[in-house]
Amino acid sequence: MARGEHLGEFELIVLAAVLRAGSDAYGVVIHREIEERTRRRVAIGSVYKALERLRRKGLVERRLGDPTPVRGGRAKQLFEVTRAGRRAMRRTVETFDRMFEGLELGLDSA
Amino acid sequence: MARGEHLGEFELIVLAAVLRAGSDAYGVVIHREIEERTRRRVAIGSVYKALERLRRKGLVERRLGDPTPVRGGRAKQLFEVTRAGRRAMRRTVETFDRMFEGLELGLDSA
DNA sequence: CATTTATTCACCTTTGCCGTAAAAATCGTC
DNA sequence: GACGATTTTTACGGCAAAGGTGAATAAATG
Repeated sequence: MARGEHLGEFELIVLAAVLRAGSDAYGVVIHREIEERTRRRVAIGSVYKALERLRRKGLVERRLGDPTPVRGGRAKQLFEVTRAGRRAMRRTVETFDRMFEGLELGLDSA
Repeated sequence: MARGEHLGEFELIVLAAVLRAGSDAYGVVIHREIEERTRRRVAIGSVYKALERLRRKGLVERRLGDPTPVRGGRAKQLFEVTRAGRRAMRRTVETFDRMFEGLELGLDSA
């Protein structure tokens, strides 16, 4: 989270992607989820780095999966959003909500 | 915006605060708006730096106000969100919306 | 051992943040 | 009616963390 307590934009996105990916949340899937939903290109290295930051802060947990029986199917690191992670997400979203409360962003121009 | 096109968390907050402050959007008011809405303590220097970044990117515009007839009432820099700024805000919000679409965060019970 | 899938590394730029200095205005007092 | 004290507003310098990329490395299987 930015400085003390707050999630950066990308961290929030990564957390959401982990939730979306559910029981299959490992680097490659998380990365794909982000690229599809945000419609922007993201280096996979950035994803791993954010995950590592989030892990150190206790917002995600990591466990090792088993290798899968396909060529190159090496063992995965599966991620899960912790309770603290959900709380941080909620707080961040609520902050945005308060900032945007009653604001009209446009709807007008494009 | 982070790297190419995207607003960071704080930049988005600052832009929203500028909109909220309307015709009285200068450093001190913007800062107060942010502290009240986000409920966190923010250094005013951070606000000015973010405004300067946003200005260089063409997301806010600055014009000089007149001095006000109060002690220490020096001339203000008034800020306004540009069309490009609104677009950037909208894009960022839409990205969040897509990421969070259908996700249950545990509902807004703080 | 070549290939494929997954993760890590080295390095860089930009954000975010703080504390404090500087600037620009008015006020009090003489 | 000027001068310094005071107040409001803005600018500066520096630092740690976040965000980003491209390429290297690791661990599986065919």
